[in-house]
Amino acid sequence: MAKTDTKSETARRPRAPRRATSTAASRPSRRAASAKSETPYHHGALREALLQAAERVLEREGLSGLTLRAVAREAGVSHAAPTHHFGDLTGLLSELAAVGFRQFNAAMASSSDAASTPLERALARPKAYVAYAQAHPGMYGIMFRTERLDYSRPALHEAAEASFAGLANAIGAMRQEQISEDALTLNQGAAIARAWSMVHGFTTLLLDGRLADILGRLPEGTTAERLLEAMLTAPIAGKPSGV
Amino acid sequence: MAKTDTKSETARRPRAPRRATSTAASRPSRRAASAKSETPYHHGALREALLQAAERVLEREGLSGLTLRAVAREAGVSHAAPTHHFGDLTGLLSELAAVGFRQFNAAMASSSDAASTPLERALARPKAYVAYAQAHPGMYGIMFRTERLDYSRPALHEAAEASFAGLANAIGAMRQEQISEDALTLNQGAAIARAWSMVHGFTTLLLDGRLADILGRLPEGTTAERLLEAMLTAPIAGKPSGV
DNA sequence: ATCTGATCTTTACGATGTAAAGATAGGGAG
DNA sequence: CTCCCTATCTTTACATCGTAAAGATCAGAT
Repeated sequence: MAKTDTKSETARRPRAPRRATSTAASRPSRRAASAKSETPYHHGALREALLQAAERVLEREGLSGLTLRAVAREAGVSHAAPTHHFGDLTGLLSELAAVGFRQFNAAMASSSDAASTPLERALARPKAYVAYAQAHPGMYGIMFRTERLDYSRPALHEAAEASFAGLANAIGAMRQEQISEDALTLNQGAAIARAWSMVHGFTTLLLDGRLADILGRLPEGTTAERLLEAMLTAPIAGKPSGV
Repeated sequence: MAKTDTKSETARRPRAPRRATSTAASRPSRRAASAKSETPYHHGALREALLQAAERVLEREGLSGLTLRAVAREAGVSHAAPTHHFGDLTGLLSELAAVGFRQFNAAMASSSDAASTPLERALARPKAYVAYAQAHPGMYGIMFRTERLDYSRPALHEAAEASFAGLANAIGAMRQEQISEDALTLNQGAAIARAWSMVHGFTTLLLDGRLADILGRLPEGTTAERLLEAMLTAPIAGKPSGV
């Protein structure tokens, strides 16, 4: 009982109690404590709460449903509260993208743990890449498909930079070379660009449903992961290498 | 109350003389001038004009500036006129994307005309692909980066389908195989997915500025086209083929 | 010539991003 | 302890957007 959720954003003078600022519980347990102690004017950890709310809204309603006001509603605060913490919509999206990049980096880092053979090690990262995007399509869309990001924000810049560095290092390790910080040979750059383009392109095409055509014409039951594997390992029959 | 009256929206161009109705107060603010040659009530070819206006707005103001009302302004008609021809914003974007796909297909078809060697023929299409995207970044964004497209629209479906068929045929020709309409081997699918993913991924990363890092670290004056070439032809030093 | 349907305009409404001003604490300085 | 300052959050306001509905205008069929 105690139906608290008033979707109307006007005339919500009695505030909803929000005190669940622990770790990511992600469970919308709104308990109505009628006492005085709850519903503080100052949330205390609104910034974090807004980011978590944004992630929830994104996964539930998709990219087009991710608005400043929707996030504020989800967090139970006034529609202008996010502005104070993020400046504008670009700010919120950028910080959320940074969260996504950190999740993504963690997934990539722990992907090659269980790999034993060199082939497995080579395929672990691409698979983890696609798996993350499939598990969090909204986040991946924010990270890679939005022109409304501000890379001058330190959080986003650093997280994205770490992502790129991880990729470059993985390529370097596979080529048994040291990837320098400030200079690359054309072949090194080409190897990085090839790996990144291939996996990123595959992922975006897959998420956009553009590979459904191909997948549907492949032998019965061929999954996207299997296609990715074949794409990365299949013998090359064309004339120039790789094309 | 504060009734907002946005009069600045319309009346960019003097329209046909308005006949005074019996009910209205008939304020003589409209200039009743030469009534025949200038801007007839019925445009005549509004649909085409709107698509061209949309392309102009897109290239001038970017994807976020491409709104129904902006297109209507650009075409000099009322803000609700596009709705009649395209239904909604998704409809306009979809038809515009179809225009883009046709432009794109034409560019791809004429790309390999001047190619003599097999290597040139293999590189012509990817280069034309990237070149089109760089010349028309807004169009490319509409075609490949928008979730607001309606592929059930015949124009879009056909144009996009033709694009895919062209790619598949090019791959088949390079492999000296016949690409069937309804069935693909895993290797065939992998070859198509590899080529498409690589070029599409490269293009989106390039347009998003994500390759600027790599390009900046390459030998002085290395262009994106040169990197693409190297990516498609450079020897592969990694363990599994292609990774 | 009148009527009908297609084309375009007006008007209206809810939603959004954002700016600005007001309300409310929490935490020092005196 | 009291007072005030500042960050935090709410209210209010406004321009713009997509979209629906109704009115105005015109081209052609009957």
